[in-house]
Amino acid sequence: MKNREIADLFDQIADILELLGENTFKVASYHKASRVVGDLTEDVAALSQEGKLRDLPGIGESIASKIEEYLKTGTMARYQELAAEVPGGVVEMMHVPGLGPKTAGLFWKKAEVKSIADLQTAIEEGRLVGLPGIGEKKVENIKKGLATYLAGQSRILLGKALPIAEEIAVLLGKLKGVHEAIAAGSLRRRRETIGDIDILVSSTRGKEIVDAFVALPMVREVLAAGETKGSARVEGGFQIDVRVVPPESFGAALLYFTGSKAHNIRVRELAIAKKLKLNEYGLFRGEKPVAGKTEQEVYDVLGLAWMPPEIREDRGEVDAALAGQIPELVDVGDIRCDLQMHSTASDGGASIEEMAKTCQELGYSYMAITDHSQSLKIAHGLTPERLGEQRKEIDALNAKLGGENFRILAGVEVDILGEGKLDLPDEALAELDFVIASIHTGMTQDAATITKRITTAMRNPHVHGIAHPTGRVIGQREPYAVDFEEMVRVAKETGTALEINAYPERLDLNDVHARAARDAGIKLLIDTDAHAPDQLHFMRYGVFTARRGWVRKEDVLNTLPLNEFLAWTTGRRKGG
DNA sequence: GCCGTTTTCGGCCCGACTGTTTTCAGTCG
Repeated sequence: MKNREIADLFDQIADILELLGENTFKVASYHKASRVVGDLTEDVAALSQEGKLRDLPGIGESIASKIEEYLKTGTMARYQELAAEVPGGVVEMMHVPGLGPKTAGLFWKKAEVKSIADLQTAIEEGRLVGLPGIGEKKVENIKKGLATYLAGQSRILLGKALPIAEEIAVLLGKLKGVHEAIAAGSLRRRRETIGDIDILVSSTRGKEIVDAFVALPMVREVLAAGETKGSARVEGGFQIDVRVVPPESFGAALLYFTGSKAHNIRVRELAIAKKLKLNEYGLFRGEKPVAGKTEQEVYDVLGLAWMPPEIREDRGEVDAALAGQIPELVDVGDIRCDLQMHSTASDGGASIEEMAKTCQELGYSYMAITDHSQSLKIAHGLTPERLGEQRKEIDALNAKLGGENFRILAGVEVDILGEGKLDLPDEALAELDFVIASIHTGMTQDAATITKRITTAMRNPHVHGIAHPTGRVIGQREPYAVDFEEMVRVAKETGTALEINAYPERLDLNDVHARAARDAGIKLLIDTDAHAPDQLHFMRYGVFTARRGWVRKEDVLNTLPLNEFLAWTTGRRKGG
C-alpha cells in the first residue's frame, strides 16, 4: 500500500513550494491532499483503478494524475524537479520552531546554510545576525527552537496528559470569578498524543487567574505570566498554557482553541458564505456580535448541529452537521463490561477477585478474564488444564460475588501461532465463554503472511474477536504489515469482532481504522487489556478512540446486556 | 491546486505576537 509514501511526497512538495515562495493556497492544497491520502484506510491504488481518486476531497485533476503517475512508475516527476532545486536539509530546517520558509530560504541563499548541522555551526559562529531582518533576538529564538527540535519534540500520550490537565482545570475552576475552565486543543479532541496542553478559562479577571495558575503546587517553572495568558512547565515536564477569555467570548474561543485547524477553516468558510466573520472572540455581522457565549450558539447561527470535539478533524463532520446527521457516539456510560484483562495466572498483577471488585465499582455487570495461552512462556500462559482450574475458580467467585447482578466470564487471549494455528485446541476453546485471539510473535512478517495468519484465526468458529489488531505501540512499534482491508473483509464474512484496545500506549484499532471498520459494519470491542485493577480505568481512552472513529453504541458489543452478549457469542460459534 | 444554492474564474480563515521595523514581514496556532 503506497498511501503513506504518496502522502509524504505531497507534504515534501508543499514544503518545497513554500520555500520557493509559491502561492500559499497551492501549498495548502498539497498539505490537504497529503492528509486525505494519509488518512485513507483503503489502498489508494484500488481507488485509482476504480477511477475514484477525484471523488476524494481536495484531490483534483493535477494531484490525481500525480498519484497515478506514482502508482505506475514509482516516482513523481514534479517532486524530483522540486527536490533538485532545494537541498533536503533546507526543507528540514523549516521544521525547527521559529524558523519558517522565508528564513530558511534566506539562510540558504545568503549564508550557505544547507542543513541542520550547518545551521548549528552558523549560529555558533555568529554568521546569521546582520542578515536582512535578522537580529540577535531572532537568532536566539531559533537557537532555542533548534534545541527543542534536536531533543525530538516528542508528543505526550493522551493517557498521561489528560489526568494532569483535568486536575489543573478543576483547580482553576474553583477560583473566584471563574465561570468555567476546560482543557481545549487536541486534548479536548482526545487525540492519541498531545503536543501541548491549552486550558481555557472563562472569567473577566485575567491577571488574577494567571497569577493563581502559576502559583499552583505542581508548577515547576513559570515561562510567562501576562494579563490573559500564562505559561508554565509542570511536574512531569509538560508545558501548560492557560488563556483567560470573557464569558461572552468563551464559546467562540473554545471552538477556536479546540480546533482542529482544518475544522476551523471549514466552519469559517461557512461563516463567510453567510456574510459573517468568525474569530476567537465571536461570530460577527460587520462589527456586531451575533454569537459567542457557547459553541452551540455559534454552530446554531451557522446552521450546524453541535459536533463532539472528537470528530472535529475535517473528516466529513461539517457536511454531516449541515445535513443534521451527526451520529450519536458511544459514551463511557454505555459500557457494561470489560472483555480483555489479565490476572496473576498469567502476567497480571492482581487476582481475579481483585479485578472483579474493581469492575463492579466501575458499574459493569459482567467481565471476562482473558489470560494468555500456553506458548507465551514469558507471561506464564495457560495450558488447557490450567484453564480448567481457572474455570472452577471463576465459578466459585461468581457464586460468592455476583449472583444475578454480576458475572465473570471465563475467557482467554489465545496466541495466533504460525500459519494461523491457535495456541489451544478447539476442545479447550469450546469450554470457554469468550475467546479473543492475538499476535505476539512474528510481528515483522510480510503482509501476505501475517494477514493470512490473522484471517485464518478469524475463520476458527471459536474465536470471537481479534485483540490489538494492528499491533502498533505508539512511539515504540510500527503496526504489523497486515492488510487492513482484507482483515475487515474477513471479519465481516466470519462475524468476528475487532478490538479497540484502550491501553493508552496501544489504542489499537486507531481512530481511522475504527471508522473504517464501523463503516464496513464490523462489530467492535472496547477493552482495557488491564494487567492490574487501576488499569481498568483506561476504558475511557478506548471510548475516546471509538468516538474519534464515529463509532456508535450499537457498533460496540460491550454495550450489550449480558444475555444479549452471550447470545452473540454462541451465535458466532454456530457460524452466525 | 481546488472548487462552485454567489462563481468554471477568482477567490481561498483569522488574529496575535515578535522582532525588526518607521508601517510590516514572518511565524504560529
